[in-house]
Amino acid sequence: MLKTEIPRKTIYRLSIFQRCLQRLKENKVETVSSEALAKAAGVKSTQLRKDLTHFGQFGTRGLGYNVAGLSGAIAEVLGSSRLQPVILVGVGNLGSALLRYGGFQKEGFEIVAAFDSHPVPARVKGLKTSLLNSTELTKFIREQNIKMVILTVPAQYAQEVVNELVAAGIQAILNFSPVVLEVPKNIIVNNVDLAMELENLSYFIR
Amino acid sequence: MLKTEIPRKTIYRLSIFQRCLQRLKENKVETVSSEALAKAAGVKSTQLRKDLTHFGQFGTRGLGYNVAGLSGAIAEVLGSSRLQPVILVGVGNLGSALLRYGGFQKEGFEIVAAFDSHPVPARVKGLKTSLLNSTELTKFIREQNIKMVILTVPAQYAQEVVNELVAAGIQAILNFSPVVLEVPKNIIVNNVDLAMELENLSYFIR
DNA sequence: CTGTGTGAAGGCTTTCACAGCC
DNA sequence: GGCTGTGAAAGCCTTCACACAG
Repeated sequence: MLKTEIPRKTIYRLSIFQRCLQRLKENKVETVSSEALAKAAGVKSTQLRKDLTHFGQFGTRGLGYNVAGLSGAIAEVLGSSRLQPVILVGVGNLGSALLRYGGFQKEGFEIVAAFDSHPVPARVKGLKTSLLNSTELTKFIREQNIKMVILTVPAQYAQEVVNELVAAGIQAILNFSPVVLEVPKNIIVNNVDLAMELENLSYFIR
Repeated sequence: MLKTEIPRKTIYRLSIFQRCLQRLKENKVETVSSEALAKAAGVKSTQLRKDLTHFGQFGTRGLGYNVAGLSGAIAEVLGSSRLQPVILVGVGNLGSALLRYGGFQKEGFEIVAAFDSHPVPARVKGLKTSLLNSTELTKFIREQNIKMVILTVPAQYAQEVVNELVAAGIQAILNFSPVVLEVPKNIIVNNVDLAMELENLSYFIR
Protein backbone atom coordinates (compact mmCIF):
# COMPACT_ATOMS: atom_id res chain seq x y z
CA MET A 1 0.00 0.00 0.00
CA LEU A 2 1.94 2.96 -1.28
CA LYS A 3 0.86 6.09 0.54
CA THR A 4 1.60 8.37 -2.36
CA GLU A 5 -1.06 6.71 -4.47
CA ILE A 6 -3.86 7.71 -2.16
CA PRO A 7 -5.50 11.05 -2.89
CA ARG A 8 -4.92 13.73 -0.34
CA LYS A 9 -8.60 14.53 -0.33
CA THR A 10 -9.31 11.01 0.78
CA ILE A 11 -7.02 11.48 3.76
CA TYR A 12 -8.80 14.70 4.66
CA ARG A 13 -12.15 13.00 4.54
CA LEU A 14 -10.85 10.19 6.72
CA SER A 15 -10.35 12.77 9.45
CA ILE A 16 -13.91 14.00 8.99
CA PHE A 17 -15.25 10.48 9.19
CA GLN A 18 -13.22 9.96 12.32
CA ARG A 19 -14.90 12.96 13.94
CA CYS A 20 -18.33 11.68 13.12
CA LEU A 21 -17.48 8.21 14.36
CA GLN A 22 -16.30 9.65 17.64
CA ARG A 23 -19.60 11.39 18.14
CA LEU A 24 -21.43 8.16 17.34
CA LYS A 25 -19.29 6.33 19.84
CA GLU A 26 -20.14 8.89 22.53
CA ASN A 27 -23.79 8.27 21.76
CA LYS A 28 -23.26 4.53 22.15
CA VAL A 29 -24.12 3.81 18.54
CA GLU A 30 -22.52 0.50 17.57
CA THR A 31 -23.25 0.21 13.89
CA VAL A 32 -23.60 2.75 11.11
CA SER A 33 -24.38 2.54 7.39
CA SER A 34 -22.27 4.31 4.80
CA GLU A 35 -25.38 6.33 4.00
CA ALA A 36 -25.77 7.64 7.55
CA LEU A 37 -22.09 8.25 8.18
CA ALA A 38 -21.64 9.98 4.84
CA LYS A 39 -24.59 12.24 5.55
CA ALA A 40 -23.10 13.23 8.90
CA ALA A 41 -19.80 13.97 7.20
CA GLY A 42 -21.43 15.94 4.40
CA VAL A 43 -20.41 13.69 1.53
CA LYS A 44 -22.02 11.09 -0.73
CA SER A 45 -22.16 7.50 0.53
CA THR A 46 -20.42 6.17 -2.56
CA GLN A 47 -17.52 8.43 -1.88
CA LEU A 48 -17.18 7.21 1.66
CA ARG A 49 -17.15 3.62 0.48
CA LYS A 50 -14.70 4.40 -2.31
CA ASP A 51 -12.41 6.18 0.12
CA LEU A 52 -12.34 3.18 2.40
CA THR A 53 -11.51 0.74 -0.40
CA HIS A 54 -8.06 2.33 -0.56
CA PHE A 55 -7.28 0.74 2.77
CA GLY A 56 -9.29 -2.45 2.87
CA GLN A 57 -12.74 -3.74 3.63
CA PHE A 58 -14.28 -2.66 6.90
CA GLY A 59 -18.02 -3.17 6.52
CA THR A 60 -20.49 -5.98 6.64
CA ARG A 61 -22.82 -6.18 3.66
CA GLY A 62 -26.44 -5.77 4.51
CA LEU A 63 -25.50 -4.32 7.87
CA GLY A 64 -23.00 -1.48 7.76
CA TYR A 65 -19.86 -0.61 9.71
CA ASN A 66 -18.97 -1.33 13.29
CA VAL A 67 -18.37 2.13 14.72
CA ALA A 68 -15.51 1.24 17.06
CA GLY A 69 -13.89 -1.03 14.49
CA LEU A 70 -13.94 1.51 11.69
CA SER A 71 -12.77 4.27 14.00
CA GLY A 72 -9.80 2.18 15.10
CA ALA A 73 -8.93 1.29 11.54
CA ILE A 74 -8.98 4.93 10.46
CA ALA A 75 -6.84 5.96 13.44
CA GLU A 76 -4.38 3.29 12.39
CA VAL A 77 -4.28 4.57 8.81
CA LEU A 78 -3.93 8.20 9.85
CA GLY A 79 -1.21 7.39 12.33
CA SER A 80 -3.19 9.15 15.02
CA SER A 81 -3.55 6.07 17.16
CA ARG A 82 -0.47 7.00 19.14
CA LEU A 83 0.29 10.33 20.82
CA GLN A 84 2.35 12.56 18.57
CA PRO A 85 4.59 15.25 20.06
CA VAL A 86 4.50 18.65 18.38
CA ILE A 87 6.39 21.89 18.90
CA LEU A 88 5.12 25.39 18.27
CA VAL A 89 7.36 28.13 16.92
CA GLY A 90 6.29 31.76 17.22
CA VAL A 91 4.44 32.66 20.41
CA GLY A 92 2.68 35.84 19.28
CA ASN A 93 -1.05 36.43 19.36
CA LEU A 94 -1.96 33.45 17.28
CA GLY A 95 0.74 31.20 18.68
CA SER A 96 -0.12 31.75 22.33
CA ALA A 97 -3.78 31.31 21.47
CA LEU A 98 -3.13 27.95 19.94
CA LEU A 99 -1.16 26.93 23.02
CA ARG A 100 -4.18 27.70 25.13
CA TYR A 101 -6.55 26.06 22.69
CA GLY A 102 -7.34 22.56 23.91
CA GLY A 103 -8.46 21.07 20.61
CA PHE A 104 -5.12 19.46 19.74
CA GLN A 105 -4.67 17.37 22.87
CA LYS A 106 -8.12 15.96 22.43
CA GLU A 107 -7.14 14.54 19.08
CA GLY A 108 -3.93 12.93 20.22
CA PHE A 109 -1.37 15.69 19.77
CA GLU A 110 0.68 17.20 22.52
CA ILE A 111 2.49 20.49 22.19
CA VAL A 112 5.64 19.64 24.12
CA ALA A 113 7.52 22.89 23.65
CA ALA A 114 7.15 26.44 22.36
CA PHE A 115 9.84 28.70 20.93
CA ASP A 116 10.01 32.39 20.21
CA SER A 117 12.77 34.80 19.26
CA HIS A 118 11.72 37.06 22.13
CA PRO A 119 11.23 36.11 25.79
CA VAL A 120 7.53 35.53 26.40
CA PRO A 121 6.51 36.54 29.91
CA ALA A 122 3.57 34.32 30.75
CA ARG A 123 3.66 30.60 30.92
CA VAL A 124 0.82 28.99 29.07
CA LYS A 125 -0.55 25.86 30.65
CA GLY A 126 2.69 25.21 32.48
CA LEU A 127 4.63 25.37 29.25
CA LYS A 128 7.53 27.80 29.32
CA THR A 129 8.43 29.39 26.03
CA SER A 130 12.06 28.82 25.15
CA LEU A 131 14.17 31.35 23.33
CA LEU A 132 14.43 30.58 19.66
CA ASN A 133 18.07 29.70 19.38
CA SER A 134 19.06 27.69 16.38
CA THR A 135 21.36 25.32 18.24
CA GLU A 136 18.94 24.69 21.08
CA LEU A 137 16.03 24.22 18.71
CA THR A 138 17.93 21.69 16.65
CA LYS A 139 19.07 19.87 19.74
CA PHE A 140 15.55 19.65 21.11
CA ILE A 141 14.09 18.40 17.84
CA ARG A 142 16.74 15.71 17.49
CA GLU A 143 16.71 14.55 21.11
CA GLN A 144 12.93 14.44 21.45
CA ASN A 145 12.51 13.08 17.92
CA ILE A 146 10.01 15.80 17.00
CA LYS A 147 8.49 15.41 13.56
CA MET A 148 5.75 18.03 13.50
CA VAL A 149 5.76 21.80 13.93
CA ILE A 150 3.07 24.42 14.24
CA LEU A 151 4.51 27.55 12.69
CA THR A 152 3.08 30.89 13.79
CA VAL A 153 5.94 33.31 13.19
CA PRO A 154 5.55 36.59 11.29
CA ALA A 155 5.59 36.17 7.52
CA GLN A 156 8.99 37.75 6.98
CA TYR A 157 10.78 35.22 9.20
CA ALA A 158 8.84 32.14 8.16
CA GLN A 159 11.15 30.89 5.44
CA GLU A 160 14.37 31.19 7.45
CA VAL A 161 12.82 29.47 10.44
CA VAL A 162 11.55 26.73 8.17
CA ASN A 163 15.01 26.21 6.76
CA GLU A 164 16.32 25.60 10.26
CA LEU A 165 13.47 23.30 11.14
CA VAL A 166 14.01 21.26 8.01
CA ALA A 167 17.74 21.06 8.66
CA ALA A 168 16.95 19.80 12.16
CA GLY A 169 14.90 16.97 10.74
CA ILE A 170 11.29 18.15 10.93
CA GLN A 171 8.98 16.28 8.56
CA ALA A 172 5.66 18.13 8.67
CA ILE A 173 4.69 21.78 9.11
CA LEU A 174 1.33 23.32 9.92
CA ASN A 175 1.94 26.79 8.59
CA PHE A 176 -0.12 29.78 9.68
CA SER A 177 2.12 32.40 8.07
CA PRO A 178 0.67 33.86 4.90
CA VAL A 179 3.65 32.77 2.85
CA VAL A 180 4.25 30.04 0.32
CA LEU A 181 7.04 28.06 1.97
CA GLU A 182 9.77 26.43 -0.03
CA VAL A 183 10.66 23.03 1.30
CA PRO A 184 12.26 19.82 0.00
CA LYS A 185 9.79 17.42 -1.62
CA ASN A 186 9.83 15.00 1.28
CA ILE A 187 8.62 17.64 3.72
CA ILE A 188 4.89 18.16 3.94
CA VAL A 189 3.27 21.52 4.57
CA ASN A 190 -0.36 22.29 5.35
CA ASN A 191 -1.22 25.95 5.07
CA VAL A 192 -3.89 27.64 7.15
CA ASP A 193 -4.40 31.22 6.09
CA LEU A 194 -7.17 32.81 8.07
CA ALA A 195 -7.35 36.06 6.15
CA MET A 196 -7.49 34.11 2.91
CA GLU A 197 -10.44 32.10 4.11
CA LEU A 198 -12.32 35.31 4.78
CA GLU A 199 -11.31 36.78 1.46
CA ASN A 200 -12.55 33.63 -0.19
CA LEU A 201 -15.91 33.90 1.52
CA SER A 202 -16.32 37.50 0.53
CA TYR A 203 -16.33 36.45 -3.11
CA PHE A 204 -19.51 34.47 -2.62
CA ILE A 205 -21.61 37.06 -0.84
CA ARG A 206 -23.89 39.23 -2.90
CA MET B 1 -20.06 36.00 -15.86
CA LEU B 2 -21.90 33.54 -13.67
CA LYS B 3 -20.03 33.10 -10.42
CA THR B 4 -21.18 29.53 -9.95
CA GLU B 5 -19.35 28.44 -13.06
CA ILE B 6 -15.96 29.41 -11.70
CA PRO B 7 -14.13 26.68 -9.79
CA ARG B 8 -13.72 27.28 -6.11
CA LYS B 9 -10.06 26.38 -6.37
CA THR B 10 -9.58 29.23 -8.81
CA ILE B 11 -11.00 31.65 -6.26
CA TYR B 12 -8.64 30.32 -3.60
CA ARG B 13 -5.68 30.79 -5.89
CA LEU B 14 -6.78 34.31 -6.68
CA SER B 15 -6.24 35.11 -3.01
CA ILE B 16 -2.78 33.59 -3.14
CA PHE B 17 -1.90 35.60 -6.22
CA GLN B 18 -3.17 38.69 -4.46
CA ARG B 19 -0.77 38.06 -1.58
CA CYS B 20 2.16 37.71 -3.91
CA LEU B 21 1.18 40.81 -5.83
CA GLN B 22 1.02 42.80 -2.63
CA ARG B 23 4.55 41.78 -1.77
CA LEU B 24 5.68 42.75 -5.26
CA LYS B 25 3.98 46.11 -4.87
CA GLU B 26 5.79 46.70 -1.59
CA ASN B 27 9.05 45.99 -3.38
CA LYS B 28 8.15 48.51 -6.08
CA VAL B 29 7.99 45.90 -8.82
CA GLU B 30 5.76 47.19 -11.61
CA THR B 31 5.55 44.29 -14.00
CA VAL B 32 5.54 40.54 -13.50
CA SER B 33 5.33 37.56 -15.84
CA SER B 34 2.91 34.70 -15.28
CA GLU B 35 5.98 32.52 -14.86
CA ALA B 36 7.39 34.57 -12.00
CA LEU B 37 4.09 35.21 -10.25
CA ALA B 38 3.07 31.56 -10.51
CA LYS B 39 6.37 30.47 -9.05
CA ALA B 40 5.91 32.79 -6.10
CA ALA B 41 2.43 31.41 -5.58
CA GLY B 42 3.58 27.84 -5.89
CA VAL B 43 1.61 26.91 -9.00
CA LYS B 44 2.24 26.38 -12.73
CA SER B 45 2.20 29.44 -14.97
CA THR B 46 -0.41 27.92 -17.26
CA GLN B 47 -2.72 27.54 -14.34
CA LEU B 48 -2.35 31.15 -13.36
CA ARG B 49 -3.16 32.26 -16.89
CA LYS B 50 -6.08 29.86 -17.13
CA ASP B 51 -7.45 31.08 -13.82
CA LEU B 52 -7.35 34.66 -15.03
CA THR B 53 -9.18 33.89 -18.29
CA HIS B 54 -12.31 33.28 -16.23
CA PHE B 55 -12.46 36.99 -15.55
CA GLY B 56 -10.92 38.67 -18.57
CA GLN B 57 -7.59 39.56 -20.09
CA PHE B 58 -5.18 41.38 -17.85
CA GLY B 59 -1.76 40.90 -19.38
CA THR B 60 0.29 42.30 -22.20
CA ARG B 61 1.76 39.70 -24.54
CA GLY B 62 5.49 39.68 -24.62
CA LEU B 63 5.63 41.70 -21.44
CA GLY B 64 3.54 40.33 -18.57
CA TYR B 65 1.14 41.81 -16.06
CA ASN B 66 1.06 45.23 -14.49
CA VAL B 67 1.32 44.50 -10.78
CA ALA B 68 -0.99 47.24 -9.56
CA GLY B 69 -3.47 46.65 -12.36
CA LEU B 70 -3.77 42.93 -11.83
CA SER B 71 -3.97 43.38 -8.06
CA GLY B 72 -6.82 45.82 -8.43
CA ALA B 73 -8.64 43.56 -10.84
CA ILE B 74 -8.38 40.59 -8.49
CA ALA B 75 -9.57 42.67 -5.53
CA GLU B 76 -12.56 43.65 -7.64
CA VAL B 77 -13.34 40.05 -8.48
CA LEU B 78 -12.94 38.84 -4.91
CA GLY B 79 -15.02 41.66 -3.58
CA SER B 80 -12.24 42.60 -1.21
CA SER B 81 -11.79 46.05 -2.67
CA ARG B 82 -14.14 47.50 -0.06
CA LEU B 83 -13.97 47.04 3.71
CA GLN B 84 -16.22 44.22 4.84
CA PRO B 85 -17.66 44.18 8.37
CA VAL B 86 -17.54 40.86 10.19
CA ILE B 87 -18.81 39.67 13.56
CA LEU B 88 -17.29 36.99 15.74
CA VAL B 89 -19.41 34.62 17.79
CA GLY B 90 -17.85 32.62 20.62
CA VAL B 91 -15.17 34.46 22.59
CA GLY B 92 -13.36 31.50 24.14
CA ASN B 93 -9.69 30.71 23.75
CA LEU B 94 -9.69 30.65 20.00
CA GLY B 95 -12.22 33.43 19.58
CA SER B 96 -10.43 35.93 21.78
CA ALA B 97 -7.18 35.02 20.09
CA LEU B 98 -8.61 35.79 16.70
CA LEU B 99 -9.88 39.13 17.99
CA ARG B 100 -6.35 39.99 19.03
CA TYR B 101 -4.89 38.65 15.81
CA GLY B 102 -4.31 41.52 13.42
CA GLY B 103 -4.25 39.57 10.19
CA PHE B 104 -7.85 40.24 9.22
CA GLN B 105 -7.82 44.02 9.33
CA LYS B 106 -4.78 44.03 7.10
CA GLU B 107 -6.73 42.28 4.37
CA GLY B 108 -9.76 44.53 4.49
CA PHE B 109 -11.95 42.92 7.10
CA GLU B 110 -13.05 44.56 10.31
CA ILE B 111 -14.43 42.63 13.25
CA VAL B 112 -17.09 45.11 14.35
CA ALA B 113 -18.61 43.09 17.20
CA ALA B 114 -18.09 39.96 19.28
CA PHE B 115 -20.74 37.87 21.01
CA ASP B 116 -20.60 35.18 23.64
CA SER B 117 -23.16 33.38 25.78
CA HIS B 118 -21.17 34.26 28.88
CA PRO B 119 -19.92 37.68 29.95
CA VAL B 120 -16.30 38.02 28.89
CA PRO B 121 -14.29 40.13 31.34
CA ALA B 122 -11.55 41.70 29.27
CA ARG B 123 -12.08 44.00 26.36
CA VAL B 124 -10.03 43.06 23.37
CA LYS B 125 -8.72 45.98 21.33
CA GLY B 126 -11.45 48.25 22.64
CA LEU B 127 -14.09 45.80 21.49
CA LYS B 128 -16.53 44.85 24.21
CA THR B 129 -18.02 41.39 23.96
CA SER B 130 -21.81 41.49 23.92
CA LEU B 131 -23.96 38.83 25.51
CA LEU B 132 -25.20 36.36 22.97
CA ASN B 133 -28.89 37.08 23.00
CA SER B 134 -30.83 35.93 20.00
CA THR B 135 -32.90 39.11 19.67
CA GLU B 136 -29.97 41.45 20.08
CA LEU B 137 -27.81 39.44 17.70
CA THR B 138 -30.47 39.46 15.02
CA LYS B 139 -31.06 43.16 15.49
CA PHE B 140 -27.35 43.92 15.17
CA ILE B 141 -26.92 41.80 12.06
CA ARG B 142 -29.90 43.40 10.34
CA GLU B 143 -29.13 46.98 11.33
CA GLN B 144 -25.44 46.84 10.49
CA ASN B 145 -26.07 44.72 7.40
CA ILE B 146 -23.55 42.09 8.51
CA LYS B 147 -22.98 39.34 5.98
CA MET B 148 -20.01 37.43 7.39
CA VAL B 149 -19.43 35.62 10.68
CA ILE B 150 -16.42 34.03 12.31
CA LEU B 151 -17.80 31.16 14.36
CA THR B 152 -15.72 29.96 17.31
CA VAL B 153 -18.30 28.46 19.63
CA PRO B 154 -17.94 24.97 21.17
CA ALA B 155 -18.98 22.17 18.85
CA GLN B 156 -22.16 21.26 20.65
CA TYR B 157 -23.67 24.74 20.24
CA ALA B 158 -22.47 25.42 16.73
CA GLN B 159 -25.52 24.24 14.81
CA GLU B 160 -28.07 26.10 16.91
CA VAL B 161 -26.07 29.31 16.75
CA VAL B 162 -25.77 28.89 13.00
CA ASN B 163 -29.52 28.48 12.68
CA GLU B 164 -30.00 31.82 14.39
CA LEU B 165 -27.34 33.49 12.29
CA VAL B 166 -28.88 32.21 9.09
CA ALA B 167 -32.34 33.32 10.20
CA ALA B 168 -30.89 36.76 10.86
CA GLY B 169 -29.63 37.00 7.30
CA ILE B 170 -25.96 36.00 7.48
CA GLN B 171 -24.56 34.84 4.13
CA ALA B 172 -21.12 33.45 4.86
CA ILE B 173 -19.59 31.60 7.82
CA LEU B 174 -15.98 30.95 8.67
CA ASN B 175 -16.44 27.94 10.93
CA PHE B 176 -13.79 26.86 13.42
CA SER B 177 -16.01 24.35 15.23
CA PRO B 178 -15.18 20.76 14.35
CA VAL B 179 -18.70 20.11 13.11
CA VAL B 180 -20.25 19.71 9.68
CA LEU B 181 -22.78 22.54 9.67
CA GLU B 182 -26.12 22.19 7.96
CA VAL B 183 -27.09 25.34 6.12
CA PRO B 184 -29.33 26.31 3.21
CA LYS B 185 -27.67 26.06 -0.19
CA ASN B 186 -27.33 29.81 -0.61
CA ILE B 187 -25.23 30.12 2.56
CA ILE B 188 -21.53 29.50 2.17
CA VAL B 189 -19.38 27.90 4.83
CA ASN B 190 -15.60 27.63 4.99
CA ASN B 191 -14.35 25.18 7.57
CA VAL B 192 -11.06 25.56 9.40
CA ASP B 193 -10.39 22.60 11.62
CA LEU B 194 -7.02 22.89 13.27
CA ALA B 195 -6.91 19.46 14.84
CA MET B 196 -7.84 17.96 11.50
CA GLU B 197 -4.95 19.68 9.80
CA LEU B 198 -2.56 18.14 12.30
CA GLU B 199 -4.17 14.75 11.95
CA ASN B 200 -3.79 15.05 8.23
CA LEU B 201 -0.10 15.86 8.54
CA SER B 202 0.51 12.92 10.82
CA TYR B 203 -0.51 10.58 8.02
CA PHE B 204 2.40 11.70 5.91
CA ILE B 205 5.21 11.39 8.42
CA ARG B 206 7.19 8.18 8.47
C1' DC C 1 11.67 36.78 -29.74
C1' DT C 2 9.17 36.97 -25.44
C1' DG C 3 5.21 35.97 -22.98
C1' DT C 4 -0.07 35.89 -22.92
C1' DG C 5 -4.50 33.56 -24.07
C1' DT C 6 -6.82 29.27 -25.18
C1' DG C 7 -8.71 24.92 -27.51
C1' DA C 8 -7.55 20.23 -26.93
C1' DA C 9 -5.51 16.41 -24.39
C1' DG C 10 -4.58 14.24 -20.32
C1' DG C 11 -5.20 13.03 -15.55
C1' DC C 12 -7.62 12.85 -11.42
C1' DT C 13 -12.06 12.54 -8.53
C1' DT C 14 -16.61 11.74 -8.13
C1' DT C 15 -20.68 9.42 -9.28
C1' DC C 16 -23.22 5.67 -11.28
C1' DA C 17 -24.77 1.07 -11.70
C1' DC C 18 -24.77 -3.16 -10.22
C1' DA C 19 -22.52 -7.55 -8.61
C1' DG C 20 -21.82 -9.88 -4.36
C1' DC C 21 -22.50 -10.96 0.41
C1' DC C 22 -25.04 -11.01 4.90
C1' DG D 1 -34.13 -7.12 1.29
C1' DG D 2 -30.46 -4.26 2.59
C1' DC D 3 -26.05 -2.50 2.24
C1' DT D 4 -21.14 -2.91 0.95
C1' DG D 5 -17.45 -3.09 -2.58
C1' DT D 6 -16.04 -1.86 -7.19
C1' DG D 7 -15.35 -1.55 -12.43
C1' DA D 8 -16.95 1.72 -15.75
C1' DA D 9 -18.68 6.35 -16.99
C1' DA D 10 -18.96 11.06 -16.25
C1' DG D 11 -17.32 15.29 -14.75
C1' DC D 12 -13.87 18.41 -13.35
C1' DC D 13 -9.33 20.42 -13.21
C1' DT D 14 -4.71 20.75 -14.83
C1' DT D 15 -1.31 20.68 -18.30
C1' DC D 16 0.16 20.85 -23.02
C1' DA D 17 0.92 22.89 -27.39
C1' DC D 18 0.67 26.51 -30.03
C1' DA D 19 -1.60 30.66 -32.14
C1' DC D 20 -1.15 35.34 -31.63
C1' DA D 21 0.12 39.99 -29.94
C1' DG D 22 3.62 43.43 -28.57
